[in-house]
Amino acid sequence: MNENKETQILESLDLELRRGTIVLSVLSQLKQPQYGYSLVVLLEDKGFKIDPGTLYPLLRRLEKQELLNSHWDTEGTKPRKYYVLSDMGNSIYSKLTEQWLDVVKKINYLIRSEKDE
Amino acid sequence: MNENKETQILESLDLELRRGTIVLSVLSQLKQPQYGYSLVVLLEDKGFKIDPGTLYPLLRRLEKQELLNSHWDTEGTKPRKYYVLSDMGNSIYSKLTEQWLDVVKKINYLIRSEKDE
DNA sequence: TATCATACTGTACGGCACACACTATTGTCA
DNA sequence: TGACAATAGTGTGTGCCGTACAGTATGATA
Repeated sequence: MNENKETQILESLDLELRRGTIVLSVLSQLKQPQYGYSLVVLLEDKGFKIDPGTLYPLLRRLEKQELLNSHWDTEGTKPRKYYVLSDMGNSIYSKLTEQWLDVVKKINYLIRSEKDE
Repeated sequence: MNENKETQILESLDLELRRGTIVLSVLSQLKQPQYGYSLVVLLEDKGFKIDPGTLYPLLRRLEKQELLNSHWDTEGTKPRKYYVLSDMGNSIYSKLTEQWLDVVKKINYLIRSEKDE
């Protein structure tokens, strides 16, 4: 009973932890064009499960913010919408990466300094 | 103009990035009892600005979830509410730390693997 | 004693972003 | 043909943070 509660809290905290990193992980895979479904598979392969219902709206938002360009490929059997980093997307991605590394450094410091005592 | 837009997007992404880490950073400082204001100062010293209006509700939420215990100190000049990790809080904190390290590892892998090509 | 700054805690509200649970379409293969 | 995979999309609910504001007590100052 208490176990369940703890597990549940942990899950939601873990969710929160991954939340902010979603954009970063998506951007990191879009130097090469990808379509939604391929991204889901690709990220899952690398350890990131992302719900399609989360990813699709995200891609559209990022396109609207002009971090991504997109085009439809109607050649193949099925129409696919490919997304790729725009110039601004590239710029933001590299800056966001720096911020990420900064956050990691600081958190690790907090975690470690508490362990040293 | 475009600079502003990019800056603005970066800021909100950065915000999102730190969001999930707030709980972790707060928990990491609560092996020793702290009151709200001292936490704000402590975290700021270590590079984490956190708005009091963010922290106070957070502390109460964590207490309600029983990750923290609290008591009022009415001895001093002003009443202060001290918070400290509960047993469950301790347990969750250490598990959350592991999850954090896992996320870091995966993200770093994503970032790095894209750079290697 | 009136007033002002500062330490300290608290509440209300808005907005954003994700998860989840759907719908819809097309192709494929049994 | 019927079921399932691939692919894209939408709508709703919920949680959480930031911003802004309110409130109290203390000590200083004049």
